[in-house]
Amino acid sequence: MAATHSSPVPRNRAPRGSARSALIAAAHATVRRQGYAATSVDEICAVAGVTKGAFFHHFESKEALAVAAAEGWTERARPMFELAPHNRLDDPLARLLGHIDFRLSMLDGPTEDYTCFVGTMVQEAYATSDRIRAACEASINAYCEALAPDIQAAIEAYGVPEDMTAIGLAQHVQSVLQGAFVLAKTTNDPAIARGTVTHLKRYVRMLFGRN
Amino acid sequence: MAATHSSPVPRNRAPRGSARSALIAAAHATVRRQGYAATSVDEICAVAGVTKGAFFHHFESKEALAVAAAEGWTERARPMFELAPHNRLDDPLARLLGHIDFRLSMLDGPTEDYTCFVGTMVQEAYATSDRIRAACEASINAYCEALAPDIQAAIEAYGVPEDMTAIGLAQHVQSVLQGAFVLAKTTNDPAIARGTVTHLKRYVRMLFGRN
DNA sequence: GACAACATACCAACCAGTCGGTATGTAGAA
DNA sequence: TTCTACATACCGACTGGTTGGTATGTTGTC
Repeated sequence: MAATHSSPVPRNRAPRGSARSALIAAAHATVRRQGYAATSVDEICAVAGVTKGAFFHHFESKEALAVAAAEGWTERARPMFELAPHNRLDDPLARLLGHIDFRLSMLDGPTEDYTCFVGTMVQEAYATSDRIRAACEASINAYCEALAPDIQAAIEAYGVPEDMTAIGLAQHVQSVLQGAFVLAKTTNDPAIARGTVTHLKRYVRMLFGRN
Repeated sequence: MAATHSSPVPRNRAPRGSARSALIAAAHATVRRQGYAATSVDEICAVAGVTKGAFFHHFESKEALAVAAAEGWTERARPMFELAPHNRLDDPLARLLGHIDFRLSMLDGPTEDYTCFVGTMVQEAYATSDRIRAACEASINAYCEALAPDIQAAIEAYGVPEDMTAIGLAQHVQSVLQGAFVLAKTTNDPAIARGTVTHLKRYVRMLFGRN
């Protein structure tokens, strides 16, 4: 019954060395749908198309995969935002508003395709796993810090209320997005999320005197 | 070893009939800390101080408790907001800004004490349990609809951009709050959350021409 | 042949849910 | 008032399946 040493069917397997990234991608997809705790290691392995042996070869625990997946999430998002066309605009405020429009355009299709992996995971793990919490914090931080320079430049170009910082507004942008995802999940529809991000866009325009 | 019919130690037990509400309160506390999937029925029972028998006497499943707890969350929040002093102000915009200040003042102490039970739960359950998703949607909806009349009155009194609705702004308020909770969990500190809600307050003031 | 990259078989702990039973209350008949 | 019949509230041992994790075997590559 077992395959002989010279099986004629090579059992088309994923190329050697791809298991790690496949597991991270599977974690992204599965956790975004069901959350972290409800996702089992077996399930992640099945989605990734590898076995448990491969899983524990690359990660010492489920928690370690979560940390690696949070780092992977940052790497996955970075080029998507950096290479977007609005980044080539000259005016920093136009780049910021372009970014918000870009985020707005992403709010479409199935819920699990536009929601945030680290935002979902940190809600479950902030109190029980400090390693996961810190990894999610780092990912969110990277996003805010990537947004801050354009905001800072816009502040310098257009002025803004005194008690406001670039990083603070970047955190507000991220906050509205995370909240939009939560609201969208309650209806399983991105309509509410688009409404909320539209309010955010209006706020930014008003802040910089462009309404 | 078993207690005799006239045990001198009455084994101080919670009063008869209190198990159901104790279980709901325990669910609120535990899920806010660890999330829904990571919280076991045994754990909820232990926190509530009842046994599994009592649990399954009152709820046919863990999912049924989740639905009841979502409804209980609405009931728990309602009087807190209704009885707050800012509700007695005459001006609707002052009531709205007072509400935001009230929410701001709540962002203090341990994370699990100010975060939202239904917001946490819906992130995990939106795709796997439609009953839980709908119960969370109803709770969030109740909040937005409670906020909408004051917003509507403020719109009528002060005017506002055309393409804006009372319920839409109420949803934006809720969205910012939910996002603030996520960001706060990231650092396990409410400072970011306060910054974000402060941006929200400034937006509302600007919208109604009060900056 | 040595080492990394997998696969397979397995385990103890834990999980949601079940079930037979007990304790407490309550309504009606005598 | 008190006894019977029944309902509700609660208890905790038990079960079958699932969980994260391990131990060991196999395969491809340098």
